[in-house]
Amino acid sequence: MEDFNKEIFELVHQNFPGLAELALQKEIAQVGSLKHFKAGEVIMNFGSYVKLVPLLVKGSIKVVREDDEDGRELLLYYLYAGETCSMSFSCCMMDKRSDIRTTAEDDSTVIAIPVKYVDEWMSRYPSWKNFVMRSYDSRMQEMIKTIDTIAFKKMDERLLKYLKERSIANKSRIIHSTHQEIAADLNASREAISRLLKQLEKKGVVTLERNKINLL
DNA sequence: ACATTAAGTGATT
DNA sequence: AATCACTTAATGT
Repeated sequence: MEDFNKEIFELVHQNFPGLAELALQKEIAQVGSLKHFKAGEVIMNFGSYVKLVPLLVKGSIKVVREDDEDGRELLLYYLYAGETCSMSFSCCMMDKRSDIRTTAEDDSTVIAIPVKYVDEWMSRYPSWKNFVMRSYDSRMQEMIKTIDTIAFKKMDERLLKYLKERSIANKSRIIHSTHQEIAADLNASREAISRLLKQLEKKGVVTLERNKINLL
């Protein structure tokens, strides 16, 4: 009867206190599997069918959307421990192809739940339903925030916000990437990023090296 | 030493 | 702020 994975059971406790029912916790530990990703690894790519819903227990995951036309990318948000990918819910339940790509920003661990349970639990466990709703809601809030950042804020503020977020995601003040990559994430031109970074350096907010930005 | 890739610059729109 | 056309600097082979 108690043939569930103790490790997962513990991880659920630590990272998802909102999932209250003991029976639910046990079920997760029964059907979920742990998956580890190294920093930079692609977890889900555009166009792939989503058949697992990830519950993030360690690390951070970068969620990116690809533009239909010219294949440019735009950073949507980062996920942290205790969160899940809301996109995956809608995607998998409607059996749709993924519009987004997720990559591990840092070394990460997720509990992967097969889709069939995700749906089933919605009706059986109130706290699961609540969890799903809540993650939709908070993601929606995030999106609205980033939309008006894009619409109303200047590029330099966006850049700074981006650097801070990456610093958090990597648990390091040193951001290891090129101006080109940053420009792609914010979908701006490389030159613009270079210029803004130099302004930030003058202001003493960062120091710059090749492939490296030090946030002070 | 040479080639490649990243970053800096100024002009143009 | 984007794009272009360079230049300069750092790094890899």
